[in-house]
Amino acid sequence: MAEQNTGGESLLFLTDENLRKGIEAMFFAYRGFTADPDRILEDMDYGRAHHRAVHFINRSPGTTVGNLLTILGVTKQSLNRVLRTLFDDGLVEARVGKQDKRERHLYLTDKGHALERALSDAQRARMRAAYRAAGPSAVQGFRTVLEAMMDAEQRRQYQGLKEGST
Amino acid sequence: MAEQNTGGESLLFLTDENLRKGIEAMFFAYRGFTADPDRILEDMDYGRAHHRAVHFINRSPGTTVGNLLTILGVTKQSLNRVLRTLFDDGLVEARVGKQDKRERHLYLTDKGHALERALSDAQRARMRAAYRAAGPSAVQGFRTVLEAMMDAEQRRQYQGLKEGST
DNA sequence: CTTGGAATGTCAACATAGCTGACGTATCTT
DNA sequence: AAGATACGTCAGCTATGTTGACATTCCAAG
Repeated sequence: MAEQNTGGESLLFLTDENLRKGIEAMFFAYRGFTADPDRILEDMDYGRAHHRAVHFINRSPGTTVGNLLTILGVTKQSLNRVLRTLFDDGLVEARVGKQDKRERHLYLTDKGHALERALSDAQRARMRAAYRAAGPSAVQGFRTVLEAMMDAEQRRQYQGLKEGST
Repeated sequence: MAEQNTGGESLLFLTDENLRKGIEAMFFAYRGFTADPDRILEDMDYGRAHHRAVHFINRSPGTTVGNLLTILGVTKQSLNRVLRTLFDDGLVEARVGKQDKRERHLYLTDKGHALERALSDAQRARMRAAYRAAGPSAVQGFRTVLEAMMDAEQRRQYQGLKEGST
């Protein structure tokens, strides 16, 4: 899929200095990337963990706690604390599985959808501005490099959903 | 996959779905980005905060506590806790400023350089692999988008050093 | 049916790394 | 001499991660 160094000859873009710039770019850009949602969340005593949970429940309605655990890469105890506050505040609801009653299927309530919308609107606005400023071919490169930077396991989750719905 | 109109007229690359993919790519890639250093750090009871401090002291030897505060965007109490352990473990040393004796100029010791090297080697290896797989033009796009994603203040710090030395 | 292992989810206790607020000290500047 | 600046520290709070113990449910073997 990814183009393999089509220029071929020059490897100047692999200098340590270039790599260092890439590393710092990730650091600073990630701060910008999370800044807008963080501002919204802090007004409601939530944190990034809540954001992540809401995001992935929205992406895959009916996903189980176990699925979420795998995607988020945290312990179930840690996730549980976040989920509990989301239940208590009426943003997420859990339905016991029909086939397997051990499972809890997670759904956003209307209120949950509203928060998700607010958060992703803010984040999308920044992403859109960056995309627009950079242009389509830069965006393609951006995605290609990020994809290559993931662990294999994470890349799998990034590419296909496969689980959760249905 | 997505057909891109490099002419720039089409704004198909700005769809919500594309933006969502970009958002998730940042999330998953950042995990990969930090995974290797995290493994090294955890063996020595350090965290990402130590990594960041060591990185920027290495980048700008002689930088002051105040500069570091600005770059890292944390409170001095938080930074201080980290710096103290780095002093105690002999990785960083602070020299009182010659012109302004209130300032503490920070330098890595040999031991500090060794840790910095280990951390950045791991991180650069992953970045290099990603760069190589993606190719030079993708890398350029990657950097362009990340830069556009930063806050103005962070972009300033990313682009030029200007402070610290001299 | 019963029993026991495996999967799933919850509760309790603790660690780390952020944060705010208040204060102290040394130093520079006016 | 007085105020501003740079740095350090104490005390206490919050968010989010960890491990350990436990409850519930499913499924399969006896």
